[in-house]
Amino acid sequence: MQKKARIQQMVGEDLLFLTDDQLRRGIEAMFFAYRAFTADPDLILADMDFGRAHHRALHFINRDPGLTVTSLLAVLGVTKQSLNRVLRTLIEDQLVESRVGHRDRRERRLFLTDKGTALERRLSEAQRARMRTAYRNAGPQAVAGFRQVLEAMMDPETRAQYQAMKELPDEN
Amino acid sequence: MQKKARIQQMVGEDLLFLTDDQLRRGIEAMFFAYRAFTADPDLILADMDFGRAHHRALHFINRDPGLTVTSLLAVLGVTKQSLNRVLRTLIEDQLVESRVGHRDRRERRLFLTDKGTALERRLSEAQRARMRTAYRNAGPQAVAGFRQVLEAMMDPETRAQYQAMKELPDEN
DNA sequence: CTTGGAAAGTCAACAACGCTGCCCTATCAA
DNA sequence: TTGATAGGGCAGCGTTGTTGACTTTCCAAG
Repeated sequence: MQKKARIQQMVGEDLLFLTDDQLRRGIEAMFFAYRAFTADPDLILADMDFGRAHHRALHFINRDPGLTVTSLLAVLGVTKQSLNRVLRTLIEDQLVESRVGHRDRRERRLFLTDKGTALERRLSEAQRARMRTAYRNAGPQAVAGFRQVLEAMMDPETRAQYQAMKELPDEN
Repeated sequence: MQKKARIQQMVGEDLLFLTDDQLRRGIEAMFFAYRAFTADPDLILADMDFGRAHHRALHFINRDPGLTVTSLLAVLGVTKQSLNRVLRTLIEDQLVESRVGHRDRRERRLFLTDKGTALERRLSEAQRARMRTAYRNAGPQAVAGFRQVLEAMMDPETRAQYQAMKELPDEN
């Protein structure tokens, strides 16, 4: 019913938003916005010996403490080795703690240390600040549309995963 | 007036969309969507000896044929060396042609060859297809919001540049 | 109880693509 | 003529992807 209304509206109003030129504008908007989106944390990370990948790892360990390397791998969508290098330095620098799983001793459960939590906060606060401003300037309706389009752009598996993450699952 | 109405609406309705949790959702949505957004062209490029940087160069040369190396540098936001490596291989493989400027013979004007145009089309069509589907599923209103938020997220200089690009300028 | 496969994680080597620093040529404009 | 600008090259480095081979651990079939 919502969808029907939407289609009606589309047909009634205009389909101009689907022209190649409009799509190109969207593509460029993604490029420019993403660059800005990563710029703030990148700036902070540049001082330490970390990069964007470290930030991503911290983010997802923070959002779901105790997750295994494999789960993190799946979320990030990179290979084991890429993650491993990042994870090793994070552990060496005592931002992340890796504990052997009780049930399955092959698993390593990942947790942020206090130091790790502090850095994660600092990084994501920079990112959130930018997003907060953008959200505020655009308004709730725009934000809803923003999220809708981003979701529609994801790969189906990723989208399912993303939607499942809504309630902060404890995947023990 | 539009802005005033928007604020009214925000105050009247809810500010929930600005909670840290909502912002985190937005951050994750950006991450997942951008990954999908670049996945299709990346797949095509992997076969050739090109990467994402080549795609970006092709895109902006295509949208504004005859632009100089310096302009391209500014748009892409990378250093000369980074771009140069990419540009050299593109020229070697005859996807891009570099002509000496008439007015200022120091400048190199960049053009796509037929081969370059073909590849650019193939790459961006993959990207456009994904975006077209996302747009269609989300509807025109969502798309408007999407663009609004992305624009608000850009750095001010980038945003100015992006908005100026609207009418495909011939910056001769 | 052993044994073989699968899963979790680690290490080594390579490629793409950012970066800095320094140097060079050609050209333009004052 | 001289200083600034456009473009390019080389050397070298860091991050973060990749594949391939290896260990440790678990579990299930015989």
